[in-house]
Amino acid sequence: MKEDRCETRIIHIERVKAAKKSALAEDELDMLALFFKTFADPSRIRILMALAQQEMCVCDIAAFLEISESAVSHQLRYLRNIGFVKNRREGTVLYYRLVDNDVAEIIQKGLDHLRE
Amino acid sequence: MKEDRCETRIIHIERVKAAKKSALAEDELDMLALFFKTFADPSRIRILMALAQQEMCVCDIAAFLEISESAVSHQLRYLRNIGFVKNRREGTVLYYRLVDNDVAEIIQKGLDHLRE
DNA sequence: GTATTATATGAACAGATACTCATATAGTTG
DNA sequence: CAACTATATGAGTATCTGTTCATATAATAC
Repeated sequence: MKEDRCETRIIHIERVKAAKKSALAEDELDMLALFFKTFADPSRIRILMALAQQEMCVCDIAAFLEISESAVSHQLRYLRNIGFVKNRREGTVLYYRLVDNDVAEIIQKGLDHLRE
Repeated sequence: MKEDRCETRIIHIERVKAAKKSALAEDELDMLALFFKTFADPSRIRILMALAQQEMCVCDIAAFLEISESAVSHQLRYLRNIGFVKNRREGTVLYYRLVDNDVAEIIQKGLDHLRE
């Protein structure tokens, strides 16, 4: 019952150790990747930027993005799950809004990077 | 030769117009999504964070991540293409380093968000 | 030249992703 | 209650992604 040996060559052991020492824990790393994955899709960026300015209902967003309301709803579920948006019901209409202040800031940082 | 009509209901036309008015151009939006996609993978985050601290060769990184050198090389090509890393040759060894100052800052912003 | 070392690259493949479609649910109107 | 409106959700699917594997390339040593 031997452990699998890592056959990778290592030229600079001290660098590998240094990198491992300051590396993130796996769960935090995965959460971080998940966090950025939210911004890795044009539709989600557009939804987030729109909601950063104003509250919108699902069919408003669908009209804005020119995609189906179902697709919007799926994305909004994603954004709800990760805690970026919340909704408020008024009759049958659900109004979505941004609830995370960091979101707009992160998007802006990305934009600044592209434009500089 | 009629254009496809968008059949989506619109409850608040003025909000849709406002969103469209301040929306990003499609090419900039796609570049932005691509930019964030870089951080949407745990392996790439780990490579970028390691290179933010020190120069490393391919097999150092492979040993650190415990994945194949080929996988590392593919990711490094990705990071080279997007302009986040550069390399320097010393004999047969290629040393990679971070060349984009915003990268570490963006990752830190994401981390701050998770930890707050 | 050949052999070796370090890395790069294309193909293939499993898993993830973002959409569409059909259906379900929550609230309103009569 | 039934009919309607707005949204949610599960299944199915085409595309994308990150890896492995096999092979190619670049520099070194002989």
